[in-house]
Amino acid sequence: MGSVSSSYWTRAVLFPDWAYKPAWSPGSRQVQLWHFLLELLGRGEGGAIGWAGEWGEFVIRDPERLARMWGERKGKPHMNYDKLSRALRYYYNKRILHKTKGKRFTYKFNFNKLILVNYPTFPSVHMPSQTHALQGQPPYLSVPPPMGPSQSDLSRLTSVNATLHFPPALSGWPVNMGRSFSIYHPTPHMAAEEGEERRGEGKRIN
DNA sequence: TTCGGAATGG
DNA sequence: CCATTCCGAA
Repeated sequence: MGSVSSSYWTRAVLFPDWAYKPAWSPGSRQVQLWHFLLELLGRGEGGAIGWAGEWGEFVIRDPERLARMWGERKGKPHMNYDKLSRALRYYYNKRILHKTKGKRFTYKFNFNKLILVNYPTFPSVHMPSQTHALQGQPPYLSVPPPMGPSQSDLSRLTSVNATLHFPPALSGWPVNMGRSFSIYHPTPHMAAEEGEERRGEGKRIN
């Protein structure tokens, strides 16, 4: 895993390996639902799902179609919105998502908790082109610049990441490359939302 | 429609 | 852990 050094410099510099759970490599972990949603949203898929009003808000325009797409990805032919939405609801506790009440099929990502870092920066190519800047400009956080000389303190890194930094214009989302974007989600207990401070646990059955 | 418990599986 | 499946309740 320490083979490529010059590529993915941001990654190499700022984060330790463990922070990059291979999201969906062939033999690795499966795609998570929110990966999938972000993927569709990112490429402005438009039909089944799209960004809504607020930052991180999205609306599912065609629930059953979205469910079919999701089912196809996961090899679950009997997927439907009822089940998909249950998975979405589990995200409430994990604080990845919450519901925008009053608006049908509308949810909102908690980007406080969900921090996306790094997409494949190619060593050879110099930023192909900034062809299209999508409106509804989304949720990508780029990796901040500064790297102290001596740092093995990971918790510090986390807070550095938490500093939002909006990339001027990124060419797009890492979706086309498939298998190589990374997603990192720490669990800091900073930035309490209004009206909700729930620990991820609190329930343990068995 | 939306919510969340419960059982189950990979 | 992360859904999937099923389902009763609000």
